[in-house]
Amino acid sequence: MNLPGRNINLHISVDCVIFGFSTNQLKVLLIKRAYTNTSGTLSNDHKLPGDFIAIKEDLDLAASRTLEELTGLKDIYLQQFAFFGRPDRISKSMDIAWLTETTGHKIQRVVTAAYYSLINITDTNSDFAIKNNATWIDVKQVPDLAFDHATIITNGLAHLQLTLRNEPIGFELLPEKFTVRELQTLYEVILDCSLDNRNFRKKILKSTYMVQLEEKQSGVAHKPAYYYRFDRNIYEKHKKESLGFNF
Amino acid sequence: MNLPGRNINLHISVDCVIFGFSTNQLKVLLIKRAYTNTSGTLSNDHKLPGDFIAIKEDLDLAASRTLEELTGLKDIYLQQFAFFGRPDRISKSMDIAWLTETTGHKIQRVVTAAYYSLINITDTNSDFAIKNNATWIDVKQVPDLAFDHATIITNGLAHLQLTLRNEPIGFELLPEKFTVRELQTLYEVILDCSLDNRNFRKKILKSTYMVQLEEKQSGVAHKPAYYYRFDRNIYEKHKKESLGFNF
DNA sequence: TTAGTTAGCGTATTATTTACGTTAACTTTG
DNA sequence: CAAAGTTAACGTAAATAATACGCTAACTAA
Repeated sequence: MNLPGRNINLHISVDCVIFGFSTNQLKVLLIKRAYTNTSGTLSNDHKLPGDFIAIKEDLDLAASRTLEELTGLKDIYLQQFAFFGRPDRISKSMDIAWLTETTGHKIQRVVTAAYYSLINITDTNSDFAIKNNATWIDVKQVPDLAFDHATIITNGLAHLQLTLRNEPIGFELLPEKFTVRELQTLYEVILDCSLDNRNFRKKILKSTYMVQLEEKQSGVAHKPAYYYRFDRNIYEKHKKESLGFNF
Repeated sequence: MNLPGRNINLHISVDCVIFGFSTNQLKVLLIKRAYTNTSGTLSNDHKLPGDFIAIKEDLDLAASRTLEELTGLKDIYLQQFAFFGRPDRISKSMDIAWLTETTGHKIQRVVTAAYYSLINITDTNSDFAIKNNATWIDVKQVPDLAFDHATIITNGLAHLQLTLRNEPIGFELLPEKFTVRELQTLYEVILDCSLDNRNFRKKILKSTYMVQLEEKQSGVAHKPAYYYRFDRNIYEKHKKESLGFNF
């Protein structure tokens, strides 16, 4: 057992990759941070919403807390997907400056637990985010970010893609009622491919958890589509793993 | 930014769930630990091979180091699969006693990165393990373990099952040359199900990375089977993800 | 009224999965 | 040394799922 000379400078944090979907784009929630750069002027850039964990705080709860503090959202699909702990992830001068300014301590190393979550962007949570200096940014156009947060987003996206292929999680990103086309577009944007609308419809409607509503679209310049909702209870009941293995 | 009153008692460790396969059983490598229990006598139980990370040490490298220190094995398929950081994971009296005895410090909280790896149990690494107070134990019969290590194993096994369904990783657990039947048994044991031998053979032999050797079994009381080997290069070349999504 | 657009249903083809029959090649046993 | 027992290895048929398209319906805008 090799207990290193441990000191006050090792910290643990959580970072949340919060995906949202609007105007046919997959977006991540980023918050603006300010730091004093080497020439003494105030600069800005972006980072993932995250925070150090409290000394007795559970990691999952810390992630939920951060999410709630930044978006006001509670009880959201939120999952740990990786840890990032390279010793050199704190090395850029602006990151060191920002850590010192905000914590008042010289921080040498932070290991972070990355969580991802999917939320339906609504006016309410969007307003809340804006108040907290947060913005929704298209994942295809993320600017330079603090620390290794760009890598974390890339990993989170890969994780999202993988999960979307195997589980019906796309619904989390859509409003309560949605059309089949909206769902398909979401798949196409996240998976970055195009899908045949007839086959997509066939496949998705075969699943029992897609419940057709009586309401149709209105005011559209084409045949109006029925709205659907996702029935979580039906899904949970029918969720049994297939025994096939593919490789 | 909420930097908690951080103190010397927060630590990060790595724990390795090392799977092996022999005598038709899936096994985990556990090491014996000794601690002084509340009545003052010396007791024993088991824990996963793991260690605190060094102050500047990368997590992945710490896992590799631990694995090598305990088994002598290098360059092994080794993957982070989850983090365990519940504040109450250090609460049992024997765990507290053992931590104090081995580190000389009062440790309050340890967040651990769990890695899993698959190795082919050979006489060489088995001897090495035994020297280091380690033993291979059938995953179906793991005794009471230190901390939350039982949970970590359960999670690691679930991860192994999931991966085995999607990628040809079973080979990692077998010797260089093996028969189709041996591979099938491995799948059956890990996935805890029975598979049709004719269909299994068909499916597995369709893949180009299964290379048939000239050598056959000998001394068996039935038609001798051909040996095969796994060609990693061929696999890497043909590895391209399918575009289908299933849910 | 017509043109443009997406919704929604259907069909044919191909691939994959599942279920199961049968012969081949070895050792052990009587 | 023949018969019995065992697993290997190949094959076939049916069911299921994936893929590639064709076509009509129902709305708005012009």
